[in-house]
Amino acid sequence: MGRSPCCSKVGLKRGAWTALEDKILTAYIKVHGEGQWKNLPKRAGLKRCGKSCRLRWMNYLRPEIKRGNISLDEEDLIVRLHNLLGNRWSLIAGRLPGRTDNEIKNYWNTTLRKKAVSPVIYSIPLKTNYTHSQAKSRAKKSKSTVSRCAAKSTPFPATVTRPHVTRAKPTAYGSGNIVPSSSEKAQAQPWPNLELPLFHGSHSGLGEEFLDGVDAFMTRGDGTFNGNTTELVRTSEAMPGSWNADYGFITNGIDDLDMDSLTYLLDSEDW
DNA sequence: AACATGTGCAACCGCCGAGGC
DNA sequence: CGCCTCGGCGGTTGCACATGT
Repeated sequence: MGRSPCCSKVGLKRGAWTALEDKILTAYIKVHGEGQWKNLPKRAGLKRCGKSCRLRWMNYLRPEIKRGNISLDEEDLIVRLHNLLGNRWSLIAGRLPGRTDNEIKNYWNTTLRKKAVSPVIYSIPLKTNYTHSQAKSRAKKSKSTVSRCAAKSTPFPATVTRPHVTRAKPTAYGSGNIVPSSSEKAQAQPWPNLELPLFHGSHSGLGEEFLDGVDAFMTRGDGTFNGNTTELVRTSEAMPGSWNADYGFITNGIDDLDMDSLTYLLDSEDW
């Protein structure tokens, strides 16, 4: 799909797999096991390239693959892991039994990424004062734009700061000690200790956004702070490591966590 | 009913690292 | 050490279906 054939193997079939091809591939692997992907198509009698066979098996035919919707627990774990690992789908999939990297990647790109970037979108500086309803309308339009970007993988608009985690690819994993620095401990606090405005009045949900003409704010926590008063938090300050049920995990990246510490963290019971 | 737009996902591509020679 | 092959990975695409107008 999309691009020209990678290996110019004329005569090999491409596109969607048929039930018969699935049956042949499954039967072959049951007898001979995985591996030797290059030779597999020839031996199994499939007119496919080895890569295609491997992909089909890994992402669809393996018996241990779990079918059905991603549960809330799984979604929570994906978001947490993505916050730590970035787009390391295979590593993330490794923590979710029965889920494939492709499935998680698709789920992120179609469902979670929209949530993850939403607060940042609302932080676009405004030149005009907006009423609450105007603000919501504006936010809705922004969401629509990003939705399309996420679905089609087109570049984000220049005004959007995309959450980004850059990390060198590890070659091996070991165990180690994770000792949070004071800054990491501070990051671990759900809400940073900032001078923030308070919102007086009613609002419809947590994470609801307000725009005051300079900054964008979200309602903090569960929206029941101090009776009718709700603390607001600047969305532009991106509260690292905090979870918001409407928008997902809010991150500005945790680049100073090394892979050993990360491995230890992921292997601990806390996850 | 017809068309436009949005969404989900399977499958493809190119790149990269490991390992063999 | 350099080259080559293979497997694995993440990014990207197009199709099919759902939803909206």
